[in-house]
Amino acid sequence: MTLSPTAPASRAAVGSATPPPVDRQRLEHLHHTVSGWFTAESRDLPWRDPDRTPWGVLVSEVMLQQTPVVRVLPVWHEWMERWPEPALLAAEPPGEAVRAWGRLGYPRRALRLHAAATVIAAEHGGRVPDTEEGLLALPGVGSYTAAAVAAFAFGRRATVVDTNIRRVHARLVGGEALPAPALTAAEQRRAAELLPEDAALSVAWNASTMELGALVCTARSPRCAECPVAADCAWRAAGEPPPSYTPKGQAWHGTDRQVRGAVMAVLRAAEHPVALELFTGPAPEPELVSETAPEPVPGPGAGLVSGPGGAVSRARSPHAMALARLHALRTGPEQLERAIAGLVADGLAVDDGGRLALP
DNA sequence: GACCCGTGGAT
DNA sequence: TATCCAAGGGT
Repeated sequence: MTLSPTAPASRAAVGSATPPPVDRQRLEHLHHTVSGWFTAESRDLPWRDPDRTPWGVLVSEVMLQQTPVVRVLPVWHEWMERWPEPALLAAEPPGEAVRAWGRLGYPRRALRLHAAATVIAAEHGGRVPDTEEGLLALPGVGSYTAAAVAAFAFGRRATVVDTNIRRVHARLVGGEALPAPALTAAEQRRAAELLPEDAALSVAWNASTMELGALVCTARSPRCAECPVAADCAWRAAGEPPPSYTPKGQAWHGTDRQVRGAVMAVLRAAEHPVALELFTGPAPEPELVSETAPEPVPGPGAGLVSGPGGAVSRARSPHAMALARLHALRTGPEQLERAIAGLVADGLAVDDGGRLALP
């Protein structure tokens, strides 16, 4: 990426040829156009509300790591109602954060968010740090989250680089279908060069570029007909060349991750420490239950549920259902032990004398 | 840099 | 049904 005010606007070539440089005039056009699109088309998300707090922004950014907005929304509201300030979360056991995390996935994020709240309460007077450097020092906060919170919670000029922004940059000015599998130094440089100098404009650019990637310039089927800068897109000008690599899918069935997830579901549903024999022992007898029940609200035992044909049967407790789901995986004992040991090593579970529990 | 870490909707 | 993918971070 080059920024040369005097560079001629050469015609975009087809194939692997270098896309034309972005001169200052074109850059300002992009800033204005994409930000204008954001004003008209962006989603009305609660962590963008004027009443939001920096803590609310931080929680949203961590929850949104690798997790879609629609799944985050209800959990974020629950967290904000229960823990409107980081000190309130820090006052509870970390396991409560893991339990309230529900099915967002990657429960280590919940653990680190609790740890971050503890640091904020103990070392920052209960206030979220307002600089990238201060944010970066928090557990679970990496380069993306630090920049995002600095920009969106505090209005600072920070180079935000997430998967959406990477994809928009790759297409719009890079002429490529998709960014590289992993973030490169060249991408970070390009993002820094594209960022408006003015702080307020930079925040708008970060937010609008991210939103454009989420709603229009999507990974699978980009909605170019709705794109405000389609006419400026280097990828389209190049004839929409295909990705230069094929993503390798991540296996799931039979992996340790699947087993860890099933074990965590049992612990989240359990009100008391669970004997290890219940994980490794024989599966409980099958019963008529709804396998599509939502994430259980931890509560007392079994209730009645109406089954097929209006029949009423005794439903297993959420805990028993999670246990049944784990046993349905038919995991070998050594893999089960490995998964549990991993959870303990990560601090997601504690072995309380032969019983497993949330920390 | 490679690899690991959850979950569920969309295609 | 199988694969892809989603506001990444840590080791």
